[in-house]
Amino acid sequence: MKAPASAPATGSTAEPQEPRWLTDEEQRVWRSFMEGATLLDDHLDRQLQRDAGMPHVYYGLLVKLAEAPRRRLRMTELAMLAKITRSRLSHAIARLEKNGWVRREDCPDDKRGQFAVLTEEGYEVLRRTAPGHVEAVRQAVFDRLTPEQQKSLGEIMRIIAEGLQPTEAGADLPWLR
Amino acid sequence: MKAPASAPATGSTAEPQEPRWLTDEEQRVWRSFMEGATLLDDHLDRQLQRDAGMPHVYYGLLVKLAEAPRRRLRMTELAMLAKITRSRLSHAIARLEKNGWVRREDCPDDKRGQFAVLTEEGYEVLRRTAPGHVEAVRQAVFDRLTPEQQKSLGEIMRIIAEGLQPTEAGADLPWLR
DNA sequence: GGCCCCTCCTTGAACTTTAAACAAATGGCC
DNA sequence: GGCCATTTGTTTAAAGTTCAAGGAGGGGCC
Repeated sequence: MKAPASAPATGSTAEPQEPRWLTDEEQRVWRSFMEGATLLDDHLDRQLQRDAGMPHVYYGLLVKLAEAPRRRLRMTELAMLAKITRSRLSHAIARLEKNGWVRREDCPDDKRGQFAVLTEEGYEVLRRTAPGHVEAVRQAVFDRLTPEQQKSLGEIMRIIAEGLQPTEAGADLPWLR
Repeated sequence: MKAPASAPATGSTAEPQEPRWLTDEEQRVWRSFMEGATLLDDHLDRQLQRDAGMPHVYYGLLVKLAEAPRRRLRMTELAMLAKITRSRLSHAIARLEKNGWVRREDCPDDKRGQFAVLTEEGYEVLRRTAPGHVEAVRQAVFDRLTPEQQKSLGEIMRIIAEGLQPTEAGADLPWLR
């Protein structure tokens, strides 16, 4: 599978455009990204599974709840904050509920609605495991980057994130699937 | 869950160190990273599931095989390149084999060993779907970043990736689990 | 050879995620 | 009110991943 750096000129007929292949340098960037992201995900999943008994995504859900007013959020709202599908969230909350870390509550305003509420034990787990997790993130990311790189990383990833959640109607956003 | 920007001084006794919480700015960087990575992963998984009938990771495996001499790699070698566990790879190759895109071959030198070999149909799938995938990556990432940002992203993610695969013996690397 | 430890890879069960289908409630519109 | 499209959240089954265990071969050492 070669990725030619320069594309041969194509005619202006109905033939398909020559794909805009990645240059060698772009390839290197892309691979570094995928490798870093894969390893980081694996690393943090492992750290949290070991120390908190849940995967990284679930931990992130508890954090969002802890930050929310009255430690509760509507399901769709939580899915949106976590950038996941409602289905995935339903399963996750069911599991966290079984652990006693979250409980569901009906929404008074909208009988379809459900709140996910962080329980006291859930908060306790977070308090107990947050220091270790922050430390893991520091060691893997922040301690290795200069302040300029940290800033740059933030800008870059924010651009990518925004690009993937267009405001237009009909956009394929996970929490609306 | 608050993350104090400045930590109160702690005594030099046996009490646990005050965690090195993330500053507000670090928090923003970290969240942008997680959100961008999550959305990107979801986006590419979806694109490839739709157009190539397999998840992003599986697609990556085919690419690695296509680039390898004689389009084949030892299982552990492939796991290392893809930064995943051998178990995960075993399952993945089993699935790709069922699709006829990969076949296994015994290693003559080492009777424990297996080669994963890209079949002609596998190569064909790749040839057919690569343009669409490259385009998706461009749209989501490269088209949105300046050359400087691209360079920066490459450096940053390479640092993170390297940091997570230390050369020391006993390191917890996915492909050695 | 025989022993032991390590490497290579697979397996099955438990867990997580995705995809598709669904019920119930809402809200706009007539 | 009655209708209908949309929103909200869940459920089921299939697909993918992790975890723990294990079979089989390699390779050093006696």
